[in-house]
Amino acid sequence: MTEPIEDMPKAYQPADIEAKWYRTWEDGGYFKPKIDPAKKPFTLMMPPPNITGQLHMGHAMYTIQDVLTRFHRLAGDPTLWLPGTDHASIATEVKVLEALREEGLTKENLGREGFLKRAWEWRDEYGGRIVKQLRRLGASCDWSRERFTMDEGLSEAVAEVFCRLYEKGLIYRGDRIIQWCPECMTSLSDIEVEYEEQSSHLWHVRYPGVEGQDVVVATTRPETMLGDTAVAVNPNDPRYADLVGKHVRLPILDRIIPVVADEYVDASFGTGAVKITPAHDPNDFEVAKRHGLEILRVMNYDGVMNELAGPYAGKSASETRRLVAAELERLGLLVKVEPYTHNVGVCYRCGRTVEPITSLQWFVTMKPLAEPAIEAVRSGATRFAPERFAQVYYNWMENIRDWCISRQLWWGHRIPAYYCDDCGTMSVARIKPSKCPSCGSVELRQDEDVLDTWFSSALWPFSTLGWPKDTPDLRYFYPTSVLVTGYDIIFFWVARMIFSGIEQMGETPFHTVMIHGLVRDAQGRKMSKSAGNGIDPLDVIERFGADALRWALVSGVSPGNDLRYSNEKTEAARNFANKLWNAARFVKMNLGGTPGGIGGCELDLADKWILTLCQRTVRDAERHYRDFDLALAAQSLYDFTWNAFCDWTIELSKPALFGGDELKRDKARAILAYVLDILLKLLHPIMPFITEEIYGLLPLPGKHGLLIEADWPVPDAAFDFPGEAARMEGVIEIVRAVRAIRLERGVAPGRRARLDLLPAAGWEDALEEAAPIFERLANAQGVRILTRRDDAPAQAARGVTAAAEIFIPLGELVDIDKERARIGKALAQTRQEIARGEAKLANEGFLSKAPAGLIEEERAKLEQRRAMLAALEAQAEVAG
RNA sequence: GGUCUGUUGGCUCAGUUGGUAGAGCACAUCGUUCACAUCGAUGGGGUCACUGGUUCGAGUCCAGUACAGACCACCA
Repeated sequence: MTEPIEDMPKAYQPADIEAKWYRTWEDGGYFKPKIDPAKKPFTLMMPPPNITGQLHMGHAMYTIQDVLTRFHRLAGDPTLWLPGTDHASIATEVKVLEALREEGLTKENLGREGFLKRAWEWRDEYGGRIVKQLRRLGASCDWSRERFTMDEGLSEAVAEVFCRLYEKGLIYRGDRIIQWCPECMTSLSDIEVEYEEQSSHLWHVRYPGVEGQDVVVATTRPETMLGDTAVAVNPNDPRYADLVGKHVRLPILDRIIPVVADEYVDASFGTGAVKITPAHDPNDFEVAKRHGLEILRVMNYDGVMNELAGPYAGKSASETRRLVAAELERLGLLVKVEPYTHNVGVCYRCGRTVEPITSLQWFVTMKPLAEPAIEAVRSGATRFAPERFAQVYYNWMENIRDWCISRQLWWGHRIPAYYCDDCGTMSVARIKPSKCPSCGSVELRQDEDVLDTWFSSALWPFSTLGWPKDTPDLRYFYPTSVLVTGYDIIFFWVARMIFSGIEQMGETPFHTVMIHGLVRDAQGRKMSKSAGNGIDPLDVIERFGADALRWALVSGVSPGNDLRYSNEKTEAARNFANKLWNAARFVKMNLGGTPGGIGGCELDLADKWILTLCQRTVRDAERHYRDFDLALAAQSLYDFTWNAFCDWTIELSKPALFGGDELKRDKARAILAYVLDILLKLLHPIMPFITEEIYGLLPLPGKHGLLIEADWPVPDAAFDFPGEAARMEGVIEIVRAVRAIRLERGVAPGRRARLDLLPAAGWEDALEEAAPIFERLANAQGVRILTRRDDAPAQAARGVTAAAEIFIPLGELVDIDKERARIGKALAQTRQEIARGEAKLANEGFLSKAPAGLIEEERAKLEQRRAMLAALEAQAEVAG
């Protein structure tokens, strides 16, 4: 304890160093890739968080992206992780409206211009919040390339894509049935509707026949019968065979409507007859198209019935439902009402029940875009990790329907379509035409609607790189390497990026889609603000440090599976960080200056062991990082750090460091420095702050910082000694056995007991060499390596390992009964193992079909067990 | 209705091409000079949900069953 250690406190204090290092890295420009045409870049696009967002545990999963980014940067790839934010059309508009409401303002008061001004102000104030918070997590993205989906360039990309698709005939405007949110007053795409189970009723209503019999239909929505334009039955249903082509009378409105036959009707459900309301039900709409039925929309977009609803005009849908049911009852046409549970679609933003309704909207024709996108995954051009998510993707893509892209909102990319009020011509153009291409009128009116927010996100992998301009970034970084995201947005985003990338760039946007699970709370519930079970990552970082949180999120998780988060996990990770910190502190304290290399040192068993494990860990960590198995990388590093380096190597280095032998001391220093150096590099992708800090504190030659040097370790065959490593394992086993015996015997921990070892065949040299290890770690004194069993002390506690028989002459402490019991237990276990081995080796099938190496291993093990058995039997005899 | 996932020690979860089950936390006993009590040593604890199959050998592959969860579809 002669070295000053004022720069390393006893406990790791993350708060002090995280901000410092982040600033150093960012200011130094180390997150910016150096474009090198000779090298293949590694590119990741950050899923842009909504500007409405605050950092939550879901975003904390961006750690995965940072781990990949940092690994590849260290491995020498020009690495770009491009960050940005999403304007989140509907979500933001809702938030801004809320703010306005508090001031007593509405959209209508402000007008479009005024509203957009407010929205931009809102964005300027809150839009940067989340990206600042990402810095706290350590996200090493290239902020100089940060993008926002409504940036000028990205907006240009949106208009370009819209026009291209329109010109190809893949975007059209049509009056079709869509999902409508009466709260947000906008259309939604199919996937923006969520379904929740609601208990309701099934009303059975009699429609009197005109030329023939009456028909009873069942409905969950009596109010929509006002818009009925037919009744449908299954063509093969004998009950209604006579009725097809005839008519029934729609109650209340007394409209005569036809009975049609359509395969869509399931004869076994309800009465087998379905009322057809084309304007308010997607299936009915399809039926109407097939049969050329009239489409009557009886509800307005605010959820209020219109004049086509006759006496109910002006009333709300729910009120109308009650009134219609009551009227039917009065007319004696309500056959029965039964309780019924069914799924009701709700808006994914506001939760209000959505109305399927016909409306004039813009759509993308999906089939031609989906086909090559399916092929891209099928061919392996883009692969999913884990692969099972490809199935989810296929499922959706193969059953895809046209995408409703127009929204009746103001915040977003306005649809680049222009209408001439003079001649009625519509033109679609990248920039507003100065006059109508048809009649020359200068009175052009742009479409009022904006695009689905996901339309612009779909272009993210190339719009962020400058497209439609041909930029060096675009040429170098596209297609990207990996997209990392949660399984919840495969449809919203991943699928749309794939077909957009293929359509616009001619190439799939990423080689790999790495899908991760969702962060849940300790009980497995989804974390959410409303449920009050959310944990703020910033609080966690405050308490345990960013590295600990990062570690907790990537370790102990299998790819694609949800993760139950609890602070206990982060606490364990914090403890690991502290362990690393103190190991480094020990090394620093004892290095005494710049250490030498290990090249010229005389290495002993323990040295060769840790060096061998070190090479193995380098190989494993690299492999796991490359395979996206971050949890396995973490596990491997944890074991090596704690159970090998700290528990054994550091302990074993103490005699050399504190002893008088300079050669031994220098060697110990060299080894500690070598291993720690590699360890820091391997750990850096997951724990960037602490590793960088420690690295900076160590007096290593020629170092400038982990991030700067990007010096990823490669396995060194010169320090790989599998034979010696195995010997050391045998030694460790003996140490453990001695400790166990001592504890069991109640030997005072401070007491140094004598230790005699009778080596198993072939272990003599190793044990001779390991004598100091036993003294140090098994608290032994005067270790003797025996050559004959006869030399063993009669009065001793005994044990047997694969490498040796153990004798601890304890004199008065030897308890014959305990001795007998323990030997008996060991005997039984060894006999069992021998029996198992013998059975295996007697099995013809095993001998003829198992790999030769395995058989050899089994034989050797059996040999070893037999030797142990002999030793145990001899001990049992002594013990009586 | 369809697809997918999970079911491994008290809890949370790992388990890489099939070769006699692991970690963290918790628990028990012991331990305070010499990096770390955010620590050390040692130990107890699992018929790997169930049934059948393939195999010399199955937690691992196949089929089915049960339970839990997710997603898609939405028959009014």
